[in-house]
Amino acid sequence: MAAGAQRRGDAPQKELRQRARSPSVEKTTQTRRAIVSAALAEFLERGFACATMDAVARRAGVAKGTPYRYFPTKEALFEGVVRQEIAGAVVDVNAANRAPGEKVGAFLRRTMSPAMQVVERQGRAALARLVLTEGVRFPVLIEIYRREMFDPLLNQLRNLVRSAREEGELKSDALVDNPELLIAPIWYGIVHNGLLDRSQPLDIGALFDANLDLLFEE
Amino acid sequence: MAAGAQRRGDAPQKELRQRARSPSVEKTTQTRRAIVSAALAEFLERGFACATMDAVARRAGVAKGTPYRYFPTKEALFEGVVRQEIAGAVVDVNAANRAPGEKVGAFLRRTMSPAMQVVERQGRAALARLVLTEGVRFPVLIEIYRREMFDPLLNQLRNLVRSAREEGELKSDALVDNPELLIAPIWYGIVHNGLLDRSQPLDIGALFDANLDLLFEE
Amino acid sequence: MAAGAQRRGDAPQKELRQRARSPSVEKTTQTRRAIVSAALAEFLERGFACATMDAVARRAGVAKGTPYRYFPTKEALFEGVVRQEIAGAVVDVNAANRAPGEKVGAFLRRTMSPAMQVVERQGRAALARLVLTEGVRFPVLIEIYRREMFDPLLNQLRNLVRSAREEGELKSDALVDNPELLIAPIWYGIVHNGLLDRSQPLDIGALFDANLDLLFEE
Amino acid sequence: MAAGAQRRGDAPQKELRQRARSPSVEKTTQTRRAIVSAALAEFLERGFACATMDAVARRAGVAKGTPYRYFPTKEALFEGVVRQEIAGAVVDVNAANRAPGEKVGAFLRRTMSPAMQVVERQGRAALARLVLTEGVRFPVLIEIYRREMFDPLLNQLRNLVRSAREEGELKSDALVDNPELLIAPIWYGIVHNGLLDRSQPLDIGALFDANLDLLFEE
DNA sequence: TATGAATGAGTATTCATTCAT
DNA sequence: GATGAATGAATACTCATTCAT
Repeated sequence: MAAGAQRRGDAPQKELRQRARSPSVEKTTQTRRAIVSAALAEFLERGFACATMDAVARRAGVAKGTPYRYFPTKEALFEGVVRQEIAGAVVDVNAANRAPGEKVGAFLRRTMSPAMQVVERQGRAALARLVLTEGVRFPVLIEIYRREMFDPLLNQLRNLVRSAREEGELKSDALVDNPELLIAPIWYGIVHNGLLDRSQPLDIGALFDANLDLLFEE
Repeated sequence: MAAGAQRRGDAPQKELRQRARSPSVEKTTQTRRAIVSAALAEFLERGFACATMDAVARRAGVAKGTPYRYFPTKEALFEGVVRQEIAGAVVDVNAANRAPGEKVGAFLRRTMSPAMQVVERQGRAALARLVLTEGVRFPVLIEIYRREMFDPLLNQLRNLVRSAREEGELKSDALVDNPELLIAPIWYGIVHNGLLDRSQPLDIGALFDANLDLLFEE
Repeated sequence: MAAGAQRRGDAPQKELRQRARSPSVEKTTQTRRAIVSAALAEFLERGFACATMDAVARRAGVAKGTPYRYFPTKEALFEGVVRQEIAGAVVDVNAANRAPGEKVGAFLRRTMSPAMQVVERQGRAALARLVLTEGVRFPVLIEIYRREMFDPLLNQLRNLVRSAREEGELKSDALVDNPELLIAPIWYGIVHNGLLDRSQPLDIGALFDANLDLLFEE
Repeated sequence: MAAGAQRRGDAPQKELRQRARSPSVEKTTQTRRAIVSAALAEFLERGFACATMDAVARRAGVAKGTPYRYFPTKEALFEGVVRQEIAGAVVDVNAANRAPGEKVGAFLRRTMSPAMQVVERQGRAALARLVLTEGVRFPVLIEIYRREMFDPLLNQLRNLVRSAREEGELKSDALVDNPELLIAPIWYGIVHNGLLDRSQPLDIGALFDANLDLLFEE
């Protein structure tokens, strides 16, 4: 009873979820965050193979063994980190959000263009490059990336393109048959910026818009 | 053509020099070829970091130390191999080859489309993916790739697009300002086929053609 | 008997001392028991080197740090556990217990054989194997084992054998000179059952009896 | 032809078996021997778990990686070493070697006693202790030990004991039913010498003989 | 007293590279 | 030139132990 009273007085919310006497929960969360963030940075800078657990730990400001408390292996750490990043980077252009009477081209310009303009700044492009760079050795990443990000987006675009064709916005079936042409410039930009020419990055948003202009006639 | 002449000029000289010293120049050349070819395969299959010199040697049918007689380090081997492959994979759409009166769209369909249709079969796509995958860790590869392949092609396309615009084949300046839109689908195809969906490869040639149709109106 | 009296004397004192400070002496004793028992099980299953403190704690249902409140190091835990087990596994064939006129062979059959028949079931054989397996690395165990168990028993047997020889029960001095021959079958059984053939365990009691029959003629 | 002549002049026997130009075969054999011998010593001194590959290499006078050229893992090294030792330590008391008219007891005294007298000196006892100590964690060792050494010997003894009983050398069936009683003193000696009392080793040969005297009456 | 997050020394293993033959 | 045995730096991972709560 005394213990119960104590608990109630101390920190009711936390105590209900967590075991009593457990060392600080916040610290744990902080540590985890530090590790994940350090790991992402290392993986982005050096790639999976060249990133060392030692460097991750050092960068996170923890001891060599600490990351292993959160992820059993280097691969698990990699997968965990990427999985988490992917989950937080989904792009949504659901047709349901189209305003009444809004043309598909206009809708894409309103919803997708802004997202593409910040894709590099938000680290999404870097994430895509990581998946792209390590995907051959880690098919799981591809799987997750496709399931969470890529396939949903492409399907939404496919539907939008079909509507556009039906509504007379498109002159031919080319885009209906190859909806990938809508996102090809984005991938080109991602590849260009991270690999082909890091010194003169392309504005992916602008490239996407220019492509829109060409595909969706006025 | 210039390159071809140079090559033809070089080889005989070397053979004359070598023959004097040893009777096995051909064997040496063969060994080198075997090593380079084995190395390329290993790098493509496993990536630079995971490919082992041991495996390269075994695949080439030579001893562990032999590759070191041709390339001083693993990095040098990698660079040498990729450099050589890139050199042999140049795409040429020189405007000078345009037939009199031939439209730019038609010219591209005649010259570039066929090359794109076999880009996957000839290993060029795989090569591009390798450069793309290892480029961050090996900026030299990027340099070579750009100098030998990428920049020349993009410049040729830039010129062609400008001509097309001048000749009234294009309605806007969008493509003149963003000639990358012409090759974006190719890169998308390369990425798609090797990474996003290996089970359902895209026909890069068809994708390129569809894009041409959309950009160059009839 | 002396030992028993001592034990009875010790416990109450401690309890009186502890009760004054904290209300949970029993809980503490329980915890200690759980740890010791879990540790013994782990050490028996995996050996000292492969047993982990983590597994001991988990098996005992306590936190990772708790065993350290009772034993300062893993070695101390090991030693403590084995010491305690050995103390509780003493075999007694004191010559003073011989019935008047009882032959030595008959006395051993009456007192020692029953103990040998359950040596495997009671975990004594397993304990002996543990001492045997870890003894090289932990000479202390050997020391304790010899002092508490082995030397006393062998001395008692030595005396009994001498009496038997004097009383005409033995035809030669062979057993007087090598009293170890009496216990050799027991050790063989212990080794056989735990190591050489775990699937077909020998009945150590029967083996001991058969040996008795051969050494003590009727 | 020149090469062939050279070979014939150099070391014909070896060259026939080995590939030309291969680095010294003798050195390889030497290295292997050094590693195996160092490994055996380390395993005997510290046990499998506490022996480090580093120490093995250092003791063998080779680099850390060299043992791995001969044994892929520490376990394989251990198994290989023990396997080899076991193979070279077989005891043979084949009944076929009995002289005509020779009694079983005499035969065993003639053939087995001498072997038992040197069992400690030749390292066989140490080997048995190693198998015994690590057998629980490495059942393969037990398997090999039984197949190569133990079972054959016990079977030969079983047959001899049966003959002895038939030929009137034994008064009861006790030994026929428990042939293990013949080797129990040996195992006791092995355990005693290596574990219970390293300072006062027993003469295993003498112990075996004394036991023989008691079991095989004159 | 008990907890369990954090620590970091210690170890097996890999593999690019060297060099005697 | 070619060989392949040997090298040793580098690295993922384990686990006894500590200590703030």
